[in-house]
Amino acid sequence: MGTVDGESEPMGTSRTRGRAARPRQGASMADVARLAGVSSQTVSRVSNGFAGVTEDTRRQVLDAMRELGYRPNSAARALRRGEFRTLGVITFSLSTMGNIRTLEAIATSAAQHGYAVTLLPVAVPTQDEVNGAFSRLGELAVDAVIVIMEIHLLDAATVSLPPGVQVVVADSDAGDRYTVVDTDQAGGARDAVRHLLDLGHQTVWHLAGPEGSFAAQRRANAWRDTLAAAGRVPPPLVRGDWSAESGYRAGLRLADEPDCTAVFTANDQMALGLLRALHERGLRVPGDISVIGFDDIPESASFLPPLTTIHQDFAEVGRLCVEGVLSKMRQDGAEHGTTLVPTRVVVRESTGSPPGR
Amino acid sequence: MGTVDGESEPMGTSRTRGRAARPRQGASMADVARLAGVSSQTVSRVSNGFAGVTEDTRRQVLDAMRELGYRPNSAARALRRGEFRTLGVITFSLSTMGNIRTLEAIATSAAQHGYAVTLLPVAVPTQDEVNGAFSRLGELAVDAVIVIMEIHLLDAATVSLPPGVQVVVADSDAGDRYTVVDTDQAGGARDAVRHLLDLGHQTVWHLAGPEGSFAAQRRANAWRDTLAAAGRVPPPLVRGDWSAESGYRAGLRLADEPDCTAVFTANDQMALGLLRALHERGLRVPGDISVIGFDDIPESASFLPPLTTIHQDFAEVGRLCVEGVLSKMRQDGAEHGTTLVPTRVVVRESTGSPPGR
DNA sequence: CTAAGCAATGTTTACGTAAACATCCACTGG
DNA sequence: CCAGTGGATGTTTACGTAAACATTGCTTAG
Repeated sequence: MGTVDGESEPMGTSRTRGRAARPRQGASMADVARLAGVSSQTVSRVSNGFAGVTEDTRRQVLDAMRELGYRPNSAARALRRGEFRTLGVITFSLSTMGNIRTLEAIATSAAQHGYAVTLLPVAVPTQDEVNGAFSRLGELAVDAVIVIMEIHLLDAATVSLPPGVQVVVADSDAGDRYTVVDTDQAGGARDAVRHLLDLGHQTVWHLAGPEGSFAAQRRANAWRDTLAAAGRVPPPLVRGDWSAESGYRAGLRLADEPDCTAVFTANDQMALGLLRALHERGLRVPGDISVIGFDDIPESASFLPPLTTIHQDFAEVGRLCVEGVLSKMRQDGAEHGTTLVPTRVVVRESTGSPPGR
Repeated sequence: MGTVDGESEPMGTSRTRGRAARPRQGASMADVARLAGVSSQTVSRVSNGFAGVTEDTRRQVLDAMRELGYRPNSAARALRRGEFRTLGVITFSLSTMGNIRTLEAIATSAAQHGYAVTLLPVAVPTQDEVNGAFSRLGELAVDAVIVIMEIHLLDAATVSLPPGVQVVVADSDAGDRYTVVDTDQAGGARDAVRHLLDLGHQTVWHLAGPEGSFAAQRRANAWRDTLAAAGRVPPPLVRGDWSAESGYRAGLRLADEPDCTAVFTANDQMALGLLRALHERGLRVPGDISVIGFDDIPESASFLPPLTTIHQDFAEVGRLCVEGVLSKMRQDGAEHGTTLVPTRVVVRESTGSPPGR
């Protein structure tokens, strides 16, 4: 019984008053208790794995549970315990690979800790929408929140969190105001630039992400700093919007720069478009121009040529977000701070020595 | 005991017992009611936008709410109402673009209907894991479930759903047992093959997805059927695993087939790898071989050459899943059935006439 | 042998909300 | 002028669980 459609009308459990909106849930603790011949408190104890219940009694209760198909009612449980065992994740459209992978890791990690994950999509990344998401938060069944978002929208947000709801921010930059977990953007960008300089390039061009993005900004800053530290002159910054299409447009432009021998693109998608543009213009990679990306999306190994790129460990970011938020829940007064997840260079075939050598 | 109401300690939000585990939530209805000088029921009425409250009273209550920062307690609400206003989404790793886009659409659409979305990741797509997810479902705070999954695992699953929890399955094939929303895989595959035949190709090779996948199976079947209907002989089937890497391997193999002039790959990622392999072997696309993909991922417009492919409307799939599950919740006895979302051919530059012509 | 101690189990109560029912009061029409 | 009507608001109660406290009965030290 209790199979697929569970619809079953005829058998009414105790409550046949018919007042409930929905063809009510199955058995309650009281029902189980009655069948097992114990008190509901004992059922509760068994249900929560408490000690202090005879093996005999426990078995009886478990049998009764099975027979009635008992499932704890999570609403009642949450009400009683004052916690939902649920984490909320606020994010923009899941259009970037990074966000998705992070989300996935969050969900997995949360599940391991016995937490569910509720998605709070923010349709449009406007201030209003973000504020709205935060205020809806209050009546949402979550114990804590992980925000995957460009922080500058958070910044201005009148973030009035319900008391006791902790927040961890991923992919951002506000260690003083929130607990932040992020990829080591600067380190990755530095490694990318160094990789190209080490190959003998005089300087490195940068195809950056959109202006509003913190990740883009940090990668661009590190690019500039690394060049400066090596005594090189940074060429003008070229901007894209993360999309392959914008990479293509940038590529057409860079193809006309005679002394451009190396490009660091702020993500792999733009590198893809860039490669296409260079190919169209008859420039060879890495023969004429070297290209290094950022992210290491699975497809990048199959680009033409396979892309050298900076690998981000999104799974680790997600995992740390969950760890962080759970630990903050345990000890309320925890300090804010930033945890950086290291990157690593993945050398494939899109980078090499400059043409002249 | 007579309602103490008036007297007793003047301040202190009723619950100063300090028994709650967590620094409890903010104000409750009772607190608001006290401050506004009304009964908690009136607060409830205001909170739920009921008619039959004087404008004066309403304002007073709203003021009190604001002052105390009142947020309805969703656990209590769910307990009382018997519904969570939450949809569960069961899915494997969010590694495929399609699943993600579908999920995103589900979240957005659910939000529009006032529902939240809870993620139930299934770590490994094994029978046990799936069963586990379904049984955990019972104690999860969801009113209905959307499953994004290859159905053959569902098939054998001893799906015992909690009573009253409706299910809609996306991307699958079991209209007789569940309500299903899916892309018109067969139609898309048919269009892909026809597109190539129309260009003059004698026949079309197929790089299929993994054996276990229903989507892969249906695309492959439609490929075979369409060829048969046109009186062509289907070449041997080549199998990949959705990854670009597997497409690359298949491409190396197909490059050796002298009479292969057209390939239909079951997704865009594999097409990417295929393109790389063909390029390596000195074959030109579409000059020597035409390639058509499936999915229309954003990057496919930037492949080398830009990929002709079959566009899937994941957003629509997600939207229909939500509509479907909500409508099933309203009228319990709804019939199962399958809703197909049409695809369309996006012609770019990877397909053309066969070499001989 | 008895009281203390303790393990197993039962009883009471509160969590915050909202449905159902009860009350109050200002009008209206006869 | 009063019963009737209906809108505004208050009171009671139950939703299912689990903490706190109460009870029972058995074991064991003195």
